[in-house]
Amino acid sequence: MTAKATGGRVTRRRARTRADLLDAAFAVFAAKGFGRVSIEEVCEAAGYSRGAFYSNFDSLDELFFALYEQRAGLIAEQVAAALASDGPGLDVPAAVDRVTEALLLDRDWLLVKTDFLVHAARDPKVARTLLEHRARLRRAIADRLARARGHTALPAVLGDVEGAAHAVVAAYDGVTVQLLLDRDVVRARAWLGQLLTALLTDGSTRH
Amino acid sequence: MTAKATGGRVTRRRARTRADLLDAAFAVFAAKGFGRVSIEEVCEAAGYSRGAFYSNFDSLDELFFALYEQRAGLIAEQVAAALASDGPGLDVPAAVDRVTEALLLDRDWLLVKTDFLVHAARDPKVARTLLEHRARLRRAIADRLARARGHTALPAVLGDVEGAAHAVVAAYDGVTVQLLLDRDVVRARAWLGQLLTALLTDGSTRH
DNA sequence: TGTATCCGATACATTCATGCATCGAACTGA
DNA sequence: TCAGTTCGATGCATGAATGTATCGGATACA
Repeated sequence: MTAKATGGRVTRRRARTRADLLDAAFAVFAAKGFGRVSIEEVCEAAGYSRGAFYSNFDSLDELFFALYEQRAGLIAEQVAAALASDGPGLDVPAAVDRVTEALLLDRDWLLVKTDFLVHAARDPKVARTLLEHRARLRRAIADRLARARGHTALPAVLGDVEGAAHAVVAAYDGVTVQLLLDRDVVRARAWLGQLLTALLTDGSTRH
Repeated sequence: MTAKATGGRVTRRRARTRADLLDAAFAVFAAKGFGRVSIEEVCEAAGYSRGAFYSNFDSLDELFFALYEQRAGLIAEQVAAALASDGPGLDVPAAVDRVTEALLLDRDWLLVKTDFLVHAARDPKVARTLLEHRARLRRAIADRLARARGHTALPAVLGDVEGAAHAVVAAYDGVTVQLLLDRDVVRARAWLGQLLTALLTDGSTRH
């Protein structure tokens, strides 16, 4: 805020510097974790000096916040695209595959996102932002499920469509944790698929 | 290791100091996050000087590791107790309630545990420890489910009993994330209950 | 009680990160 | 091309955290 508020103007050069810093920060945060990264490390990775940093951000926290919003926006778009792609009839396996692909693609993003979660868990103001993102994601899923209603049955235990969307997000988070630990993306995708299928489809076949 | 290896001996005083440091660290880590805590802060909270710290640990990382193992052990015992308490017939709602109580009781623990996850995600050696703990938890759940087989049906989509246990842990992780953000323990418990029920029971009622 | 050992407090040197204030260079628009 | 402005580099002062070496008191044991 402080630095950016020199005027309404945003120079080309400035925008580039800011983007470079954000990209570098993403890489460094992913590699070492937010808590172990200094401002200087980010600058070095980006190829700038600390002067550039302080000209664009007030603190590492502020940069982290901006970084999260940027990347989360990108992911949200991808998920929305994956959800919107086919007709009213919901082909659960296919949709699950596409969404899964978008959500579990990049380990680095999961790392940074989890760092951000830890951060948000201790700062209600930050938490609100993260909660809003999650709510938006849930809404997108819920809308998709609602569109498919009548074509596919949902388990009653979850309540309405909102409940089901909630469950999808929870499953995603759960699988994320496992993936962060065992680094097995293939397994994670397959497993998330199973989980979502179990949650969203009629599980009449039992044993 | 280094400090502790003065001999085989462990003085009463020493044990007390170590325990105090661990307790203080738990509180401080929960409040500020591992990444934002200095050795001195832990010592101050515990009422010791840094000399005491370096006499008992080599680094904050080592202390963190010891802290995690200590607390995780406690939780594991509680869960095991909650699972073992009733007969062969599995009363899903009741069992879920008890386990839920044990797992989602302490927000501070969830905070520290998540910090540890972030830590483990970047260090395979640490990750192995965490994976083993999770495996142990899954095994306990799987055993319980196996004991109940024939009394209660499981959805086929999850595969065998192991798969179901895996799903339970994922649901737990997913709900944990939500709880960390909205701080609503009551909701989280109810929600985890719903999720587990949806995963473990016959969901023949649909809409 | 005496003694040897252990433990934790204190002081110090050192390194590291931060934030600022200043300066030169690049870019802007006329 | 030129003056004005913006951006980022550099140097410096400061504060904080670390690790170690040493010292005095506590503890265990005979």
